[in-house]
Amino acid sequence: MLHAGGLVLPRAFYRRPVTEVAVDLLGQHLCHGDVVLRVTEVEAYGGLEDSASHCRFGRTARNEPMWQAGGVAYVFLCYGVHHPLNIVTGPEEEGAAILIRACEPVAGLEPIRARRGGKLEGPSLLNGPGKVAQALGVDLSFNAHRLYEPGGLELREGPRPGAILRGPRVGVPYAHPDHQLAPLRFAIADCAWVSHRDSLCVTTSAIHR
DNA sequence: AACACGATGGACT
DNA sequence: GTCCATCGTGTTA
Repeated sequence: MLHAGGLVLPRAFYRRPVTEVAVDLLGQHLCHGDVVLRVTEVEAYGGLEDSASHCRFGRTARNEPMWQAGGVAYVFLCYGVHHPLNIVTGPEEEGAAILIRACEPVAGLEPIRARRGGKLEGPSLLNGPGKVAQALGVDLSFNAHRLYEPGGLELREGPRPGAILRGPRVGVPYAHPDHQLAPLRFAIADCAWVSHRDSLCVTTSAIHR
């Protein structure tokens, strides 16, 4: 297996507050077969009283993986077409996860392009949650998959990013205004492989750790 | 049992 | 900028 990076991230990495993990997820490598993607943009969901989260109605059949202990995938059907990939965080019963919104290719550009339709190039290949999942070959069968176990879909250590941008989450107009505005989207600054760059601002390092 | 709607993306004006 | 495919989920009755 091609891994283009460090060790598989251990369970303890995921079992922390969702915003901490979200920031630390930037730069890490999602690996599946020959495809390696560097995470460039994420969104945090869940935690306490988040009306944008799929956990807002409590435990249901769909969101069950979100209530598991951190380190598993949460994949859902979006608009009947897409299968966005989330990474569950925190302890059991927390109901929190991080949506992978965009990535940068590290390896496997050919299979990525083939899965994405053949003729695309540049950021439009991977700047959106549905695009990332499609490029990785992730579908509903990966729901609740353990990312800390080598083999299959896994998350490995990648190079740490420099400056980080943050801003409101995308596509949650149904949420409470406070939750729409909450700066829970994070991205690597000076990176072209990001979606909706306009609504992001530079952060101080004080927001994490 | 019926219904409204979505953590999007691609095509098109 | 606009429009809409597509289907499972959660809500309501």
